[in-house]
Order: sequence, then C-alpha cells, then structure tokens
Amino acid sequence: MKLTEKQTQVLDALQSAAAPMSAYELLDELRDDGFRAPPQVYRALTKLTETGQVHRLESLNAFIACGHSHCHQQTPSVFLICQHCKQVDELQNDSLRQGLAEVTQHQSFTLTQAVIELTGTCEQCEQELD
Amino acid sequence: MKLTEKQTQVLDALQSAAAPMSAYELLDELRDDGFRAPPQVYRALTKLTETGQVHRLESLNAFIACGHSHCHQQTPSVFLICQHCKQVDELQNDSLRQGLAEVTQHQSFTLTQAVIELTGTCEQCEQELD
DNA sequence: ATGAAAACGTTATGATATAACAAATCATTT
DNA sequence: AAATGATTTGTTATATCATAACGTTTTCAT
Repeated sequence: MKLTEKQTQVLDALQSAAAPMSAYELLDELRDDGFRAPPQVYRALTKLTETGQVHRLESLNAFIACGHSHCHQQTPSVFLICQHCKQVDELQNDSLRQGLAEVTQHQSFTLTQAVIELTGTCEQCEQELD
Repeated sequence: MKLTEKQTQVLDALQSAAAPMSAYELLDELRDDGFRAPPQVYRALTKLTETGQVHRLESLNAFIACGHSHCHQQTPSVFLICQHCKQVDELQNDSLRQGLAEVTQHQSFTLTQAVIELTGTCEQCEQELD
C-alpha cells in the first residue's frame, strides 16, 4: 500500500524516534516540513495505524512505529513499556495469545482489538538502579 | 479504608452505572450533589483507583467500579469491552496471567502495571446481530 | 488544644482529539 | 486533453480529557 507524503513523513519520524511520540510532539517536529495543524498529524496516524505500520499506546496517548516491518498479522502485540528509559519493546508471545484465546472463547466474545500494555522497568534500567 | 463523602459519591455513581463513565459524565451527574469542577472528580477517582475500587479503562478514557468487591489482589484484570452494548466484563484468567509471567520473566521485566483491554462484541450482542 | 496531613473549592490552563468545509490533487474514463 | 469522482490537504474552530496552583477547611492523632 502506497503512502502519501505526509504519511511517509510521520512514519519516518516515528521510526527515527527513540521513544513513543505524542501527536503534538510529531506536529512540533514536522513543522518545518509543512505540518501546520493537528488534523494533518492525526489523519496520517489514522491511516498508519489502520495498516498496522504504527501502533497507538493507549496508556501513554502516544505512537510508535511497528517493530515488525509491517505488522498486519492477526496476533496482537504485547508492549513492554519502561518507565525509566521510555523504551518500548513490542513482541508476540504464544502463551499469552493462548490465554487470550481461552478468555474470549470462554466468554464467547468476538475480538476486534486487543490492548496489552505492560508498564514497568526494563532489565537494563533495573540494573542501573543499584 | 474509609472513604470521604466525595469519594463515596463517585463510587456509588460508578456502581450504579450501566457502562463506564468519563470523568466529565461523572461531574455532570454529580452536580446536584455539590460537585463543581473537574479536580473534585479526578481527586476522588485517583484515590479510588489507587485502592483498586475503581478501574480506569485506557482505551475508553473512562472508569468503572471494580467487579470484585474490592480488587486489591495482585493479579491483573482483563476487561472485555463490548462495542455495542458498552458493557464491560472484568475477569481474571490463569492462563493469561501465566502468559504475562512468561513474557516478563523472559525479558527480565519488572512489572508495575498491566493494561489488558479486549474490545469486540459480547455474546448477547453477537446473537442480536442476526 | 494544637499541629500536621489530608481533603476541598476554585480558577485557570494544559494536553489530546475531532468536526466541518473549502481547496487542491490524483486516477480514471471519456 | 477534458470531465468526473474520490482522496488528500489546509485551516479554523471547538470538543474532550486532565492537572497545576493556591488558599481554605476538615480530620485526626498526639
């Protein structure tokens, strides 16, 4: 799927970012590239999240580029969010996916979207806390 | 732990609610009871979420009363959020908890807070879609 | 009683997100 | 190339969610 210029700019910004960015941080960063108002950013983000190239982190109101090149696979990602260094690790885990399936099947729940966000301290930051 | 009057009013409102409520919906509903401004609601919500009597749903920016009388147990809850009837089912699942443990252990991640919110269609609404 | 901590009332403002509509661009058909 | 319709864009305004700050009042253990 081909991206428009604005969408490409937003995706590039997120891919270069060391941490999740809010829509307004993106807007600030992209002002010199012609972004003027929030809808321009939000429109690009909407497209990019629809295609799975960007993920929204609900517990941060922020966005990251997908860690899996393109992530239109069905298995929901788990996000490990370090409170200290702000790094986010996106991964997929079979046992967790299994647990999800068990829950939804048991409740006969038709899943549309799964949000799994784990906040805490990453290994490196834990060590540096000595 | 003893609640103040304002905290009790907010908790009661959430317990009587058929669906999650936003802070501003709570404010509107509690105006006649002396609530005047957002901080009054947010302060009560902060206390109630700290004690586990209320949960915040990150994907809705809304709040619900805990479904487990008081929920200060450590096992993170899973929320099943029906897009149609807005009902939220709070539950705890061993297999899912197990999956979480596996993920965090494997990444040596120290967990502080887990957000697990599943959005979709509940059984009843699925049937009524015929 | 009194002093510290918690809760409260209030105003103002910050942060996040979308509605609405006109103008520009692009793809496709004629 | 011109006409058409769909998508994208620019822009303004506004809706929605959340907290800072500060002075006052209440609570409650000593």
